[in-house]
Order: sequence, then C-alpha cells, then structure tokens
Amino acid sequence: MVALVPDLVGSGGRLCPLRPDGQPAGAVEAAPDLAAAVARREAAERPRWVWAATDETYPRLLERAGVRPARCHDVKLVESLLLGMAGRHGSPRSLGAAWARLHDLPEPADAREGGADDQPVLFAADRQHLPQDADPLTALVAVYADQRRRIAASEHPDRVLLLCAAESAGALAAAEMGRDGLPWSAAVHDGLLTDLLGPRPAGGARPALLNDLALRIQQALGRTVNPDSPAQVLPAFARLGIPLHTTRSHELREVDHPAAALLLRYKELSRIHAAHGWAWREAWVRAGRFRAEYVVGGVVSGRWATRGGGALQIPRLLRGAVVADPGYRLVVADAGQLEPRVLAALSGDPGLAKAASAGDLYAALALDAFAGDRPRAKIALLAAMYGQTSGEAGQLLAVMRRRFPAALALVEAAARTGEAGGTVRSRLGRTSPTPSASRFVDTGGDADGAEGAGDFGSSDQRAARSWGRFTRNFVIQASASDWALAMLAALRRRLTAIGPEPRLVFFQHDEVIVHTPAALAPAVEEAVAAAGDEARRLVFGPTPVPFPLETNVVECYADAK
DNA sequence: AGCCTACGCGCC
DNA sequence: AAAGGGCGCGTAGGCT
Repeated sequence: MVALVPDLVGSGGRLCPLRPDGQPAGAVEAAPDLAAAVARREAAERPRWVWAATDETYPRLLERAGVRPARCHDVKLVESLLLGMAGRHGSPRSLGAAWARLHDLPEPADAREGGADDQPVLFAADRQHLPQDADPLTALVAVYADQRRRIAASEHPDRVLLLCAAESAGALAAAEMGRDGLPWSAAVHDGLLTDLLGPRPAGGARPALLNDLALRIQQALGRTVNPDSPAQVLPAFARLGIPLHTTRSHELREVDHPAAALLLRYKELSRIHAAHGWAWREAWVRAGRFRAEYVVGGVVSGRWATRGGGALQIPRLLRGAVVADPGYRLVVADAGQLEPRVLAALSGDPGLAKAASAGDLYAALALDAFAGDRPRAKIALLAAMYGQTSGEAGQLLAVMRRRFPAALALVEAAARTGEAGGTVRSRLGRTSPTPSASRFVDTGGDADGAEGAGDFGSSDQRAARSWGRFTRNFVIQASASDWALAMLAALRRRLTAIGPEPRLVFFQHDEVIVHTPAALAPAVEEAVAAAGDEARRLVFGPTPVPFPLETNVVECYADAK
C-alpha cells in the first residue's frame, strides 16, 4: 500500500508507504516527477495505490508516463460505498468531506461537476475540498485508515473489501477506456447513415427523407402535425377514430392505419439522425475512436453511467461502425442471462440452480415448469425479478412461487423491505438508498385528500409498491454489478499478463469488448473465461450456478452474436 | 435565453 | 384489484 498525493502545482507529488491497516510504514518520499516515481514503484513492487480520486489523479499519470497500475484504493468511491452502507447516500464523499467527518468539522459541499460559481476549479479539485490548513497526505492517510476500520467493522468485511477493490479497479479501467476509446469507423458509420437517411444534407439540415416522411404522415392524418409532438399526434389519430393512449412504438404497432406505419418509420430514423447521426460523430469521434467518459458508480446499483455521447446506448443498427484496426480483432464477451443466474446463485434455489446449469436457463425453466414454453418462462422470471404482476405475469408468478420457492422468497422479501422503507444490499454489500432521499416518494401530490375519503393512502401505497419493485430489482441488479465489476477487474489483470496490446475498449453492464492483435485473440478469450469464473468464485463462493461468458472474435461489432 | 418536466426511445 | 427494474439523451412545451 502506498498513499499518493500530487502537488498542487507542477508534476511532482508525495508518496507514503502504508501498512495494511493504513498506518504509515515508512518515511514520506517527495517525488519531483510523480508519474515516473509511480512507474518505478509499480514495476518494482506493484503496490496498491491509495489516492483521493482515480478520475482526477490517474488520467494525469496515464498521460505522462503511461503507467497502468495493477491495483488502487479510490477513497472517494469507497467513501461513497461506505456512506451508502451507513444509510447516507447523498452525503458529500470527497476526501475533504471524509476528513471533516473524521474531525467533527462542518462538511464541505462537494463541488458539482463544472460548477458555475468559479472558485479556481482545478485548485479545489486537487485539494479535494480540504480546508486550507489540512495537509492532503495526512488527510488521505487518516481517511484511508478510517475506511479500513469501517470495512473491518462491517458485517462481511471480506465481501466489502472485495467490493471496494473491484470498484477501484473499475475506476482504473474506466480511465483507460476513456483514453483509449472504442474503434469507430467514420466511413462505415457514414455509409450506414446514408443507407438509412439518404445523403448528408449540407449545413446540418434535416435529411430530406425525414421531411418527406413528415409530409406523408400529415397527408395520412389529414392534418398539419409535428410528428415529434405526442400532444399533436394523439388528437390527430383520435379524429380518425383511433384513440391512442400514447404514441409509443409498442402501441402504434397495433394500429392498422398507414399513418401509424409511417410514424414508426419516422421515429426510428429521426432518432438515429438526432442521437447518433453526423453531428454526433463530429462531436464524439476523433481519430477513429469514440471516446466516452465512463462514470464509475454512476448508478446506485453499481452499474456505470457515461457522460456524453450515449456510449451505453449504441444502437444495434450502427454497430457495424465499430471496426477493429487492421490486423486486430474485437473480442466481444457477453454474460448471457446474467440476472436470473444471479438470482439463482443468491437464493440457492435448487430448481433455479438446476435450470441455470443447463446452457439456456429459460429453456430449462420452461421444460421444468412451463410445459416447454420458453417465452412464458422468460416472462415469468422477468416478472419475478422486476415485480410485474399485470397481464399473464400474475398467473406465471404463482407457478414460479410454487416451483422455485427460495428464489421467489428472496425477491419478495426484498420487495417487502423496500415497501416498509428499509434498505437492501447486494451480495458484496452495496446498499440501496433510503426512500426519503428519493424521487419516488412525494410524487403523489394529493396531500389534501384530493383522491377522496374512501381511497386513503393510495398514493402512498403506490409509492411504496414502486419502491418495493426498486429494492426487489436492486438486490439482483446490484449483485450482477458486483459480479461484472469483479469480472472486469480480473480480466484487466489477466489482459496485462498477456501483454500491453490487448485493451479493454468497452464495458456495458454485462458485456465487454477487448481490442487485440488477431494473434492474441485466443489468449484473450481464455482470459475472459477465466475472469468470469474467478468473479463467480469471489462473489458467490461455492455456488453450482455457472456464469458463462459467450465470446465472439470479430472484426466488426455487428458480427457478434 | 436558460431551466425544468414530460414523453419517448436507445441500451442493459 | 392493480401494481414493469436501471440509465442517457433528444425534442416539445411550459416556466422564469
């Protein structure tokens, strides 16, 4: 363990070796060239680097020396996890905030990203909102030691330690992927857009095809409407005797009228144009790479988010534009049926575990309990995990409850906990927020009893049920995220062992893409499989449930699956 | 003009 | 009786 603090100005910094419990284990080293010092130590002893925030410190190290540390402890991310476990999700989590809590000082508000009221932003970021008289290295070491104490005092210290390590490793991978970028062929992208939308109009204008479709929609509806405005489209359909509830594709697909088909086509194409068209490419693709900014811990469940570019929503229609460099391949790895497998492993339900042991969990489930009807089996399982009870789901759920009692007991207990205002945890301890801090409560707006006397509390009940569905899903989604992060960390380590060339270039909940020289693709596939198994062992222990990662070695993302 | 919410749809 | 999880991002349309 080595604590690291960059100097406020210049490219130097200070290092301090630490014992495992966080106490200093040697003299502070002043390093005039911090990146070089990190590279040296990394090569010699591969320490776990302790720093205030990976997303602020690591990009500079990468930029200056190309160091890729094996391990780190990200104080800000760990603080966020530990605060969440203590029921304090919204609290400021910077080093300065943690330091203030440690010393019973008033907490500083963490600066918002790109905050408007211009303090010297870089300066504030470097100091992690520490008071002026606090030494950053002293604070870092103290807060780290305190975090280790809090981890050790938790109910499952081994799991929480793993969670913190995986979250921190994820931050390393996120910074690297943000820098490397996803290979993106502008030429292929352009070809796809032109096939769909026609030639690119000059000056960023809308493609003629879209204007054309809009006109034809208006003709079919007999009215001048903006097809992008549900408020205009709904009455236009109503006038034709077609009462729609919404203008969602799902509903439009049931409508037998030429305007509906045209509108569906318009929606599909206008979305491509607006969200991933030529303008998007000019904003986000440079030098053959789409560089997204990953936000580790951006979702309470532990899933990542991204800032800008919509990296986690690349439309299937455009995946042909993700093309490996010449002589390289994409190893696309996907953990199929991850969430039901997580439910099987978490609950230990023997029937579900047995289904998970077959290659296709849904098919096995269908054979076992749904007369071989795979679609119904899938609906039943999704209903159990999401809390759906409408339509046929209610019936199917009864079958699930009878046949897979342990699995259903787990999700239903999580739902009841949420409905009662409690919190639930993932396998590794990531904790759901409390409903009071949430947008799901206080949305009723019927405080004055506007709903009538006979219906008391219905809005509160709706909110409670809604929160119950959230916590029901949280235990699964967050535990799936535990597994995915552990897998990502293991894969990152194993890729490094193969060599400097194979690079993680994409991570999306249960899927990774590695960009690698073609000759190394088989080794990468092996690393992927091993990483998946390692994650299963670390996160779920001796479960019989397999977590297979399907890998495809392709030149083009569209050819995977 | 900028900010906010509702809606809708892309992904998992 | 009814009750569908998590995001990002674009447009529309109302607000200040």
